[in-house]
Amino acid sequence: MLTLKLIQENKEFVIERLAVKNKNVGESVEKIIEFDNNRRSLQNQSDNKLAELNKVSQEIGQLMKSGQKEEAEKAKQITVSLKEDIKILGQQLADIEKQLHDVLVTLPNLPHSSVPKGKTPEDNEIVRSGGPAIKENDQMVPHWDLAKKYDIIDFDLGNKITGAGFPVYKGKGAKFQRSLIGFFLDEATNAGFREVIPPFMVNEDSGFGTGQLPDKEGQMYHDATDNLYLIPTAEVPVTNIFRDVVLNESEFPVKYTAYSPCFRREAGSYGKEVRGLNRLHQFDKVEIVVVANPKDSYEQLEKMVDHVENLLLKLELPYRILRLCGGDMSFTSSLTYDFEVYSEAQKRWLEVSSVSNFESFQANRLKLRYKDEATKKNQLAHTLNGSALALPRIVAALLENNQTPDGIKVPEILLPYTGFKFID
RNA sequence: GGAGAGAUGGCAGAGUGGUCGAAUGCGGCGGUCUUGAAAACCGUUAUUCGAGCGAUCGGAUCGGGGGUUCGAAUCCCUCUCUCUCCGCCA
Repeated sequence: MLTLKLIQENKEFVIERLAVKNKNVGESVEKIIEFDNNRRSLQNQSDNKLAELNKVSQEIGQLMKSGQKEEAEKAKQITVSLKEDIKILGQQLADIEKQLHDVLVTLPNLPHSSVPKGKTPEDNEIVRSGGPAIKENDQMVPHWDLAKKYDIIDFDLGNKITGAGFPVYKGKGAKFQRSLIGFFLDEATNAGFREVIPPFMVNEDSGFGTGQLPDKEGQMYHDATDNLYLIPTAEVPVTNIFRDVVLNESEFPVKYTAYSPCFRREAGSYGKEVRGLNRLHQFDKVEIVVVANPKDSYEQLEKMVDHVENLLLKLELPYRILRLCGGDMSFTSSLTYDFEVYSEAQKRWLEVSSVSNFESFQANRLKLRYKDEATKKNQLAHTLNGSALALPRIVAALLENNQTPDGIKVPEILLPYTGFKFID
């Protein structure tokens, strides 16, 4: 959520920046300013009436004490109309505040100045690529066939137990999954991220805090009985650790990592894009979350990018890093880097990580602040997060790219975790 | 799931319906003393909205929401959460 101060003071800037996200918010911004001005005026009136009532009430107290009953009764008369006015003003105020809030939450975060203009993924900017050279070979088998051949991931069985998008990992497939999670968590903790195991369900306040609610209600699984949501990413519970928190400046940067299963309804998806592991309703992911001083949040972002890149290098996967264009960015993000790995059998790039700086957009919703040493004032902190990494597409790429006549070759770095060199 | 108790400032813990944003203690910060430190003593110590260039002034906030009253931390209703006991259980 953008701050009112920013909108009031930099109206044109807000409109111009959001044009990069292909949003025309001129009308919304005008409404917000009008509502906010209204709000101020109403609060002013209401405050004055309240001050008057408080004064009269105190006087009545004094009169009662000194036994001047007649005078007290007379003073009570004054409060009648005062209270009526306060009631009406209070209702109007609540009304305008709701209207203001309703428009305010529809505004996406402002994109950073480095965000390229554009509408589709085609317009994303390739920052750099790396890893081993891509092997051109038409004989390569896609991962869904390899999964069946070695009996390591069973989509049909998951279909029977739950439904599409809930695979069962079996034998070396299950161990491989667990190995990757362990590897990612170890890498993160070695890089200074504190590991947490968060709840996998969150309440409404948490959903709002990170921006999933009210916007993307339909993308989360919802338990209506207890009004809880299955997390779509560990970002939600982990970032919400800091809801309503005031940090000391010396605590920055706060770095957390968490493994969690992620649940996404992905309503409306179909076709070959979602085949096999490409898109699931339940998948595993290790997330990294950083709460940073606004002064250096972009340095922190680059460090996170380096961390993720390093993981891909260690796994020996061909990758590329994209800076997302305005049209492809999420509602809450200021700047996002996507990481893609090349899947040699499917012959396409698969997104495996997304690393973003949200600046104060989430912090404003979360009321996540820090005490500024210089001014002694509470200021909004910056939040960042990234996948490090999401498992299924990494697994897909590893299976496809490492297939040999002897089985799937396990990357060197994972051997201490798997205990086997081949999936066969 | 059943029965009971509770929710007050960073923490602990008072609070008779009337200057209570709230005693006191601890902690934190600043100072005196000291070569330095400790101890002792003195002072200070919430958030947020609005008005003003500013000193400052006003409003709101004692788990959330609603009510009674001229006036609510204090009384009433309701929701949430925590604790104790019983039941069930990985």
